[in-house]
Amino acid sequence: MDRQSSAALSEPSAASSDVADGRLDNFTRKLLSHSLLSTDDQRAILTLPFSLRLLGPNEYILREGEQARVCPLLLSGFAYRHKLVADGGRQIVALKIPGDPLDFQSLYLRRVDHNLQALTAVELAVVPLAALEKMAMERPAFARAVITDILVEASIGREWLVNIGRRNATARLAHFLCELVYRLNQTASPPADESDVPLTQEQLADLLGLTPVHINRTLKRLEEAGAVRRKGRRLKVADFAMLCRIADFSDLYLHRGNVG
Amino acid sequence: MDRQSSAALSEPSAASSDVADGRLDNFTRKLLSHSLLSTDDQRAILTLPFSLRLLGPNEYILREGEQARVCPLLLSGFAYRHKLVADGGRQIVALKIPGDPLDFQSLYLRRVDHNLQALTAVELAVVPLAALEKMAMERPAFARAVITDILVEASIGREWLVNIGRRNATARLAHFLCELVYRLNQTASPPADESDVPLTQEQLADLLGLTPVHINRTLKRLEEAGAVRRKGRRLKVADFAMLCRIADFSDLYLHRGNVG
DNA sequence: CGTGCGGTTGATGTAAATCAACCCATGTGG
DNA sequence: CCACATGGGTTGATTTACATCAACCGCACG
Repeated sequence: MDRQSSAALSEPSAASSDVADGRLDNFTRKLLSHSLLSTDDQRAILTLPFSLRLLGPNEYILREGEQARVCPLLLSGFAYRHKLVADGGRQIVALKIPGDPLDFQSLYLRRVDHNLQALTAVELAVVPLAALEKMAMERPAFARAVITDILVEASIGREWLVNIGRRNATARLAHFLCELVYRLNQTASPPADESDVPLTQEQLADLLGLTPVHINRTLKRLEEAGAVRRKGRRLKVADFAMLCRIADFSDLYLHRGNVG
Repeated sequence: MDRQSSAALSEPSAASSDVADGRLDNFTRKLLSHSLLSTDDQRAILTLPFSLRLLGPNEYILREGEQARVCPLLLSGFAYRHKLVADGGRQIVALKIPGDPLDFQSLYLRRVDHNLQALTAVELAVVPLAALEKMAMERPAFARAVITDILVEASIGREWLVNIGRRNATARLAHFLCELVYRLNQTASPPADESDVPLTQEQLADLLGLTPVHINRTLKRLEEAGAVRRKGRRLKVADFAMLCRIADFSDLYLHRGNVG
């Protein structure tokens, strides 16, 4: 229930180019996880103009109904999209991790159809839409990468539908954790154990269509099975392979190495 | 449980141009529902080369894991995307209506991440990817429309997540019916009553994350309330306004008149 | 004219929600 | 430095929405 006050994003005051210091590495790597970019293209991306924004946990980045005129990239921290429903419930419909672009959509749609909120403290690179449009115009591979990124997010959304619609609480939670570990390890290789999960139990509930209480009990059972570990409020993935088995996880939908 | 045999789509044998007879009107109108296209662009779209395919109910159009080399457009009939889960359950993740493009995704992603199946008998216009790519290259407004279409489908997917994750059976069913009525009436005006719903109760169940039995009982209650009408196996929307109220429906996510 | 799919209905089971305490770590102000 | 407030988290008792199981029905169609 802690919907915090907003810090609406405006056009970057003076297009301060923190360009040179490689803050966009993250973003480039994300695009490379599913798209092919020449080293020239990659260098060009690193020169995109942006202004840096720091937001605290729970601050809003976009609100439903707004018209966005900039595109934030998530340099560090986590964020999520969510929608509210009449009776006060909310559903998280996407989780964004460091390197993810947060709003390519506003290049094409006038109105934002969901809320975008910081999960942890975040650093954003706020890029003017015009700069992105220009780069997409001049560099077809970049344009392709943008669309591919949109499509991969849509694919993840479809898998979430399956997850919420058809899997029980245990498999559902396990599946989400598998996806998170995969995504946090941008490399194509099966990822290491001990990934940290930065969500509270309430947030997990809002993401998985369950209640916090039930998340708690389900986590407990996963811990007893040895699949996760918890110390205090910190949640870690302990046995990735076991989680994959519980969730019947397949990573096809993430479209890793789409380019071969 | 009636997963029927496939009629996998291949490259159109001889690019038979049924061009002139306006079969792509549907498709153009769909794009116009969210995008701006000059009359010149519209004319050009109507000249896209395609070959006509007729499929019966339940025939597969695409299968998970395949590599598609053509893009089918749905001229008439209904189709749906779905994914299967380990225990035999399935989740429908998108419903496609006449005029909808069925696989822009394969322009950018190598592997199909879901199954695409005919719901009713369908007519498909199968367009070679190369022709679409060429047109997107030459006509930026068309390229924009393609991406916008992708984004609107993704937006609908997010709303489905909210629907399945957070609404009870009654509101969930009502919400889906509202969406269907809206989409079937491509005009921006609030649509008329008495729309026909072409899904069986089992399909509704697979789409809404419920069981057929529960769909049956929920439909019964909606009928008693006067929101829908049923004669035999035919289901109709009787009171659209009431359904909207039950579902707390807002059409923002459909991005109608995005250009208006 | 039978056969089967889709629909309908009732009885029963159960996963998850709800309600309600209480706990603990952390942070904050007196 | 303690008093207290606060936001997670944990746990048990109870309720409930939906699933499951099992018949049976009736139209459509081959």
